[in-house]
Amino acid sequence: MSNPGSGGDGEHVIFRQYLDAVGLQGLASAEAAGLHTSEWYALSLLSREGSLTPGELATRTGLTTGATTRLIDRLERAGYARRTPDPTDRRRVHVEPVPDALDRVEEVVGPARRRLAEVLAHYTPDQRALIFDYFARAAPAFRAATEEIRATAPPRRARRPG
Amino acid sequence: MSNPGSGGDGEHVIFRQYLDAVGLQGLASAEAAGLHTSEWYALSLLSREGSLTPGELATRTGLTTGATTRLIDRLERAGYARRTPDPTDRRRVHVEPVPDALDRVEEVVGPARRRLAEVLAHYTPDQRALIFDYFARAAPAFRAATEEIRATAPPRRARRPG
DNA sequence: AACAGTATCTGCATACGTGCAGAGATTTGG
DNA sequence: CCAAATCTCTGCACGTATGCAGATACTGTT
Repeated sequence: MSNPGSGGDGEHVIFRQYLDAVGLQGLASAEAAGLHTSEWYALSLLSREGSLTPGELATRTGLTTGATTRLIDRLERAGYARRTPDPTDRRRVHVEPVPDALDRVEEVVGPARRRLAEVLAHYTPDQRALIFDYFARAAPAFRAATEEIRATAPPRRARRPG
Repeated sequence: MSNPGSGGDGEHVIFRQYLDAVGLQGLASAEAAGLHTSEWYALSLLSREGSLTPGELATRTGLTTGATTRLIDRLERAGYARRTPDPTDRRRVHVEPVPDALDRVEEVVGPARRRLAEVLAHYTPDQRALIFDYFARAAPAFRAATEEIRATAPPRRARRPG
């Protein structure tokens, strides 16, 4: 069932191993940055959006507002994000990533970037361009897949009624 | 410092977003599979190695043997792995992934695979071949980067002297 | 047979992430 | 000006992941 084309079985494995490798690299990066996965995910959202309110962050991460408050606390304490008041609505708060922190994250990703640069060095400029074209197309595809997965399996862990 | 070539700044961003997207997809998959990151990482090791002893798993994950025992317990309870006795040395145990479980994991990765297939459909066979060549080369590179990161930043979290 | 070495597992303690329910502050609408 | 709605934050409780140290079981050697 999860074995689609009978022909490209090698591709199947290659793709899986590649996905694993990239994912694990991300985990290691998060860990090296001293962040847990929720925090890593939230920080990634923040860097792409620029700024979000705790409420928005809560809905985007699927956490409750309470848990999100704590998450922002940790992010803030670790120096990765900061709260800024909304000038018009004083109930609201904006959470934005601290630029230096993004640099730190970037630094953690450095090894991956360097290793990949070595790999890309084997290719011609045209080939490299194609691969980057793939990157640009694949990123939204993976984000869509993420949405799909999250939508399919709402429970965040083996459900325990309580 | 973390800004290497001054030329390919767009590539810089593209790569970063791509990495983020793939990584987050992996996180969502793990979560959908009901696994935490350590478990996901361990299971990935097990599927690549086929079988490992708790001790080996401990050194590979960087956890203590005690924590590894619990991790295997959870993995076993969730039906992703099983312990089998070593026939010659009865102190030892082998931990191997349950085939069905790997199918389940594969199923979780399904959305990503499908979305990516759509992306790849835009390319010619030659181009696809190139991209898969990239996959095959990049996976070990990312694994090496992971090792490098883990080696650089041993503490698993903001260290608190215990 | 005794002993040292090895592999795994078990209390115990701790920290942490999360949900839930409610409180506090603020805006919006009558 | 009062009431309802909105947004965020704060106890409280719970499960759990992890480390540490010791217990247990087994192997190999002398």
